[in-house]
Amino acid sequence: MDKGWGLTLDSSSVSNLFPDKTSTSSSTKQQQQRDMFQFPVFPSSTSKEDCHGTSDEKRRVCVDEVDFFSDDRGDKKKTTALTVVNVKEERFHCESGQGSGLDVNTGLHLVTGSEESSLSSSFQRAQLQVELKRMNAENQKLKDMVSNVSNNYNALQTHLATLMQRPSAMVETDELFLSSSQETTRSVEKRTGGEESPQSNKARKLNPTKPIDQSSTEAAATMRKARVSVRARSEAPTISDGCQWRKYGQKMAKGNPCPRAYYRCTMAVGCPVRKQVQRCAEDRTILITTYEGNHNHPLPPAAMGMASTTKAAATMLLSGSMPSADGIMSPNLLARAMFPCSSMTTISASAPFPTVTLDLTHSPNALQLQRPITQLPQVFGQALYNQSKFSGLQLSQDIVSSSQLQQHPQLADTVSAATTAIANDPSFTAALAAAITSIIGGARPNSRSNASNNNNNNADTTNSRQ
DNA sequence: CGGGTTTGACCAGCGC
DNA sequence: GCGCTGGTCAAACCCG
Repeated sequence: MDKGWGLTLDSSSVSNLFPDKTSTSSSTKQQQQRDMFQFPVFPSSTSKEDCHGTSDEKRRVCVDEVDFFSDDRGDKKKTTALTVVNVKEERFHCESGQGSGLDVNTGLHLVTGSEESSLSSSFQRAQLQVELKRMNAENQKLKDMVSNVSNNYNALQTHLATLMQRPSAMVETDELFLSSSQETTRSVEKRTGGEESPQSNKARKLNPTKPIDQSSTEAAATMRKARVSVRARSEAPTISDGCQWRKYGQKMAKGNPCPRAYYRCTMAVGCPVRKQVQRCAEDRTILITTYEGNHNHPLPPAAMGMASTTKAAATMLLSGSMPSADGIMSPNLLARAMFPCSSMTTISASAPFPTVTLDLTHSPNALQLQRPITQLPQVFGQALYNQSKFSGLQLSQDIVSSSQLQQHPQLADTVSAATTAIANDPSFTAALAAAITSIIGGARPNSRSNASNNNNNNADTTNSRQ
């Protein structure tokens, strides 16, 4: 540092520096100001021409240098310094007729052309340090934000703990109405009891007695049965989800003239993921795709969205750590908190296999939105699994809009409580990581996936059987 | 010829 | 036990 530029600013005195540019400060006051501010000192040989001719550059140099030497005093001081200099500049303009290298009021010196070259390196250094200073301040702000978020999180966690001690407070008040298609889904689940393979069925037949650890077994079964159903308008036989599927069957389902097609993931041998595709009986432009299982192989970016959802569900179900049972964790709260982006979200927990249905038919770009929207639903399979009293839920996007949250603080509290509860779950980290990974991991348009299937797969085919 | 689809057959669960 | 239904298998078929 150039000692000649030593400067100390006192923000409390700034307002008194130039109370009135037309007034004349007393010599006593000027002396006090000089005591407060240690300004750089240059030979006072600056000419009038220097002052007028290149005042812009001079001002810039002065500002930066003042800024530079206020580094150790924090942002507020820096801003103050700039204010001081700006005022000085204004004063110089007003006193253009008597411009001088030395301001008689402040002792600030303008920089001449010859001095400027010697200051260039110092100026650049100052600029860098100013930038560094700014970044440090920004970093500090971010730290403060993180701290605030952490505090809020802890507060919400405490609040949730309180709520959990009052299960009756979580009574569902705005459930439940089910569309016919949702009823169909539930009916299917009830009837089929999920998708146990014939092998597993046989195994169960061979050993019909209940396992000792019934709960864990049921949890594992639930994991296998967890489903995500996506309702979207599409003329295509299937929605593009980035995976490769092989059709292995097609059947007529009761109550629906449209056949149901069965697909199996073929991106890897032995991948357990399957999906069912069927058109809605009421509106055949709506395609209902139901996914089940988790991929056991690497996926292309285009498939990460759906895959991560499945993965998240598996993680949650495996962990079995979701605050559970007896209405403690309300799926209503979960849906409120986690499905604001879906126009309609249905959670069906018909025992024993939960299904999350995303209704994207009201979304203008439903298929385009499917990636982000489908990140989270299966995360809550465990919660639904634990909701023995819960039969179904459908929420409108309007309910969870931010504006309404503002208008209904209690709803905002509810959302916060649910969010906190979710975040409190250890497995949520993994689930969230998977979701974020899917979001970040490539937004490649999903135009080519299922190309082969689209050629031949036709859920509307008339070659139905039975 | 390999991969995917079609489709009849088969199996299991469930209700009556 | 029987019928209904959902789910799956696997041979036949299709297609590039």
